[in-house]
Amino acid sequence: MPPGPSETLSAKGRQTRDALAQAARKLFAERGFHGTTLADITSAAGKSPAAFYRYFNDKEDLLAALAESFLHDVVAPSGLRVPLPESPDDDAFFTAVVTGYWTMFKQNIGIMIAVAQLAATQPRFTLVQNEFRRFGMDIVAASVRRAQEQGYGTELNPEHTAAAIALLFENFTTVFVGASGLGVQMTDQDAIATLSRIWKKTLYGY
Amino acid sequence: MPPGPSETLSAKGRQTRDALAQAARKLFAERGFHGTTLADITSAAGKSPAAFYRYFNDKEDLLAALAESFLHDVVAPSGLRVPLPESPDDDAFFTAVVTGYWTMFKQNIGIMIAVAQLAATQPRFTLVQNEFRRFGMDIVAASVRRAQEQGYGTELNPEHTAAAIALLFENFTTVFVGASGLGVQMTDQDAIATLSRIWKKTLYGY
Amino acid sequence: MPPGPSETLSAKGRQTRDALAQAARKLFAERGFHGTTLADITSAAGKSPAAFYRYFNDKEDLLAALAESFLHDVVAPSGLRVPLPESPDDDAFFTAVVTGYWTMFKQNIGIMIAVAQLAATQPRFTLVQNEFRRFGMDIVAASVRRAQEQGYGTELNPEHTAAAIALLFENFTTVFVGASGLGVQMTDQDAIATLSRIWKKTLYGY
Amino acid sequence: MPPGPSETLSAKGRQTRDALAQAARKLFAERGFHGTTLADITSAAGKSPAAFYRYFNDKEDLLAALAESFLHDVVAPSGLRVPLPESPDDDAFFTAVVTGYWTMFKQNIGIMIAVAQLAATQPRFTLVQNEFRRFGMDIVAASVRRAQEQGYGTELNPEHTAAAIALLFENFTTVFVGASGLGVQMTDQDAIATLSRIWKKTLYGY
DNA sequence: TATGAATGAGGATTCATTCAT
DNA sequence: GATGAATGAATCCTCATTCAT
Repeated sequence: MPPGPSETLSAKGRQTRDALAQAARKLFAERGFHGTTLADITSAAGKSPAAFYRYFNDKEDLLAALAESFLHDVVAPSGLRVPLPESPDDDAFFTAVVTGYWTMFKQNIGIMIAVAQLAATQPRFTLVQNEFRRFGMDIVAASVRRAQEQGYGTELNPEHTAAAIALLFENFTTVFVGASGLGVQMTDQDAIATLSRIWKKTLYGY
Repeated sequence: MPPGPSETLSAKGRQTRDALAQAARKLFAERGFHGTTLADITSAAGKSPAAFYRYFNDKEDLLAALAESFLHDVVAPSGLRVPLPESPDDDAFFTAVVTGYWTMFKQNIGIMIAVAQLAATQPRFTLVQNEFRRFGMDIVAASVRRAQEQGYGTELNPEHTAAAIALLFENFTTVFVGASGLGVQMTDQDAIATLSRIWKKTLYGY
Repeated sequence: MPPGPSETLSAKGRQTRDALAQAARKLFAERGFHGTTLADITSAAGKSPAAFYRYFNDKEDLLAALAESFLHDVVAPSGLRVPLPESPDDDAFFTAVVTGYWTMFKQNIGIMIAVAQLAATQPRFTLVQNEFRRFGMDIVAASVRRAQEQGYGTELNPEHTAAAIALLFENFTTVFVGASGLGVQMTDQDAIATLSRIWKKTLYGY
Repeated sequence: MPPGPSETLSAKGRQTRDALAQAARKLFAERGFHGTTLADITSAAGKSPAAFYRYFNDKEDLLAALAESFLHDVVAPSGLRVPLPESPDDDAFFTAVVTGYWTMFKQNIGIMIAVAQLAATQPRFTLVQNEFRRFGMDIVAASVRRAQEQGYGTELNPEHTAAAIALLFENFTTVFVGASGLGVQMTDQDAIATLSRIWKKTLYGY
């Protein structure tokens, strides 16, 4: 049974494992999960096909490991520090959170794409996908409730709104991080501004 | 070379072609493009594997045909009739358009899912996907400009906003039409209300 | 069981049968037996796939029929009239026979090509091929014996020489009737002269 | 991408590649190209179907490799050493060259047969076939010109004669190497004698 | 007589995965 | 720890052939 990322791995072993993981992230982003063969991954990492199986059980296990690591090492910790909007004019809050989201996912978009492709078929990855979404939804739902405490957006269903905003973020990121998105010019600044504005206006109306 | 959908096809031929197309729509929605084999499709349609090739060149050609037909027979015509919001209080406009969108895509979600999976790899399907998105974006962008004429949402970039709202619709539909979406209870009414509200508030603030 | 060519066939039936046969002759010459599908043949003849089976048992049966007809209606009758060289100076004999051979096979080269391709695998067609070769060999062998009676070519083995000359004719015809033969310019006259000369010189030395 | 024959191949790899090539040579000779399936080849070589694709792109690529290797490793080098007939009585010359040709092709007749079958359809193999023929033609054409320098065969067109003799050799070899040729008894000695004699008599008359 | 539609048996090819070294 | 070589289980696709009309 292959060792986990932080277990019993020599320096050389970790290097190999990381090379494979990195190659997979890149290729998943470019070609999706099904469009990427193991041979693609191993040869991009400069390794033999067999080397893969020293570190991962199979292709799905690789993705699960990537997602797990992204979720627990990057996403979850970041979520602990998210505050709530001070007031309807707290633009800084929205911008900061969206910037954080954008930056975080931009580097791991391959994982998101691959997970999405498997989620259709494999319940296991549906769960993983939901964990990612839950992260965004929790933040948004909290922000909705805070706005309602402040007397705004009282007509909103926090869960439904949270789902919508989270799914907006997810799809928007997936499309525009891939650069060639839709033929619309969109800088990181534009993207962050657009998402912040919709989120905020949905809550406060301005 | 297989005949197109509306060309010289006997009653029996059309029946078979439709059975295959229908089976594909269903299976693509359930298992995605890569998770669906040709054998799945033909046997679900009660046909032999070879029958498929009388009507389509290959699996991708089938999807292209489904998408083409959805786009030109269903989506495009509907777009011609979309009006613009009369006033900031024209709730009916938003509800009507969203209801139309929701109903239309709900029945063809398999096509959208499959196209999305191929778009990552095949430029041909990236284009198709963009056509679908363009449809939603055009409507939203027009609504933004109308709102701006009415003195609202002047800070919005119509194209960016349109992209965001269209991608919100797309992802929201994909997730919640599949019923088991996210563990959140969401009736058709809820979905339509949520999307309408975000769209409208983004434009008019209330 | 399909009717033979001259049995119980209405005028229309004969027309269809001939169209199929003609299309096959042409396509076999261009693409060989394995390179020609039944669909190629029937569609080239403007008929439905099923029509084929009213007149032939299967693809091989079609070729067998073509070969049979060529052999018995064209080749064999012509063989009855072949004389023998009067003298070492009877150029007319060689030219006449070679011209006859060339003309005859030129129009049926597709049959020869197809038969050759099947002869490798199917004993049935090895026999057919041998019948064709036998036709040429018999003429050549007789000519060798005649020369020997006249005191020439006494060192020749009639059967071996006949095989060689017949195989020369066969291959030469196949290659040069196809026009694009070998990048060597070769008119019908050239071909006939070349073959006549080799045959005659082998027998008489000049 | 499969490696070429002489590139980076371990001992084991070369063994496998050679086993596949050898099996193919044998089977092509017995059943022709179209009569031989990949499964035939791999199982005759005692390998799995997939092993094939480590060494060749597909069945045609295999044949191309066999032909290439035969042409450049066997045929071409041999051509460099061919002398010209010293005099009309230089029987040794003709016998030696024909013996060389016969021996060389006898062992590779499967390649010739397969190439011939594809040449009808695939321009790529028409070219290969012409290269083989060109080899024989060049030798014969040179011999014709030599004879003409010596005052013999002045009526011969060197190119036409070369084509004829080369095609005679080709077909004769193909037929009689296959042992069951034509029902005519023909030992290697007989074959070589027959071909030498026709060639020589065409040039010198005796 | 003729046809459009349908089929089953097989062949080529890919790819995740394992083995021997 | 690492690799080249090998494999088996799919999957797509073709084509000769038959069926229903």
